[in-house]
Amino acid sequence: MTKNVEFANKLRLSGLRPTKQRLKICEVLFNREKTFHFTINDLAKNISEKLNEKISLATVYNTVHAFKNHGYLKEISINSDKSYFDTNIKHHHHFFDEDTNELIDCDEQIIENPNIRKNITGKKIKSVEVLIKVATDNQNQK
Amino acid sequence: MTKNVEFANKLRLSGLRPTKQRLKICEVLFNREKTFHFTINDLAKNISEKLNEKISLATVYNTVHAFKNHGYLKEISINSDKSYFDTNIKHHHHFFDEDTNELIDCDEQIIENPNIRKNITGKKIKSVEVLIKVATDNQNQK
DNA sequence: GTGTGTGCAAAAGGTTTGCAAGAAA
DNA sequence: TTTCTTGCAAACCTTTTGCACACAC
Repeated sequence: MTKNVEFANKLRLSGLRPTKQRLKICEVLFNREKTFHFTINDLAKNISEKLNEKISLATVYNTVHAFKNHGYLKEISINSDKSYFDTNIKHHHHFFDEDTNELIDCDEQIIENPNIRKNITGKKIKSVEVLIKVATDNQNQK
Repeated sequence: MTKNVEFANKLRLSGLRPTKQRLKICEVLFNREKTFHFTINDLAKNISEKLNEKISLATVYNTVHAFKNHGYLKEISINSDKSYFDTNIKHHHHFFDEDTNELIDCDEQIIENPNIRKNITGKKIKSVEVLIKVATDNQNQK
């Protein structure tokens, strides 16, 4: 649990009070080797299963949005009824497996950044996202 | 209204009965020169304003999904609480203006297709979508 | 102590569903 | 006549909000 001190410091530096709930959410989100893709619901379930504790949904929403606004999480665009978040905040792209609804990170080594020949006048590019949807071959398209 | 015969035939060919409601929706969607980006709500409003008629929301949902499944519409991925649809079914990419929430089509002349160096084993690529978010420069990031 | 964060329940969207009545084949 | 479609209301799910209480500073 030495990690918790790091989390607490990081939160404090962003002006976020390191509350019990936020530290637990940090544990679940950032104490892993691999990137974690999740919906708020996934996360809430994960918390109650792994930590055997319940954090109010409203608090989970608050925290995730606070983390996103401070750059600790990225929100991902998929056709969907819900929002997906990503603990990988580096610039990267995604495969989305339509069979399993699984999201797979990949870097610019695998998917090159597209060339943009012209931008909208007076606007600045905030992000470039590439989403590649895949499925097994002999399956109907959605 | 000679267009309506065309619409009816097209629908029949897809196994969709050309009902009054579906033809009205065709009129609103496909009787325009420019691409139309919309949410279900936009569309319903558009119908009641332009045609001075009301089609049940459930029917609009049904129809839009039927049209999408038959390839007459594309669904677009934007971080959002609602689904966006596009009457442009050709392969193309998008700018999304965060200031105005406006979606702008652009073809591969402007945004090149990204190079994909490796695909997921055993899967086929169903679509490649590039979404570029822009905003005026001196504005806080979302 | 002051100000921020939490938790609950209620409300607010957007979307889907069940079912009876209506229209197309 | 049979099958598909419509429309309504209710149900559903995700997300947001208001407010009293609790906690971090």
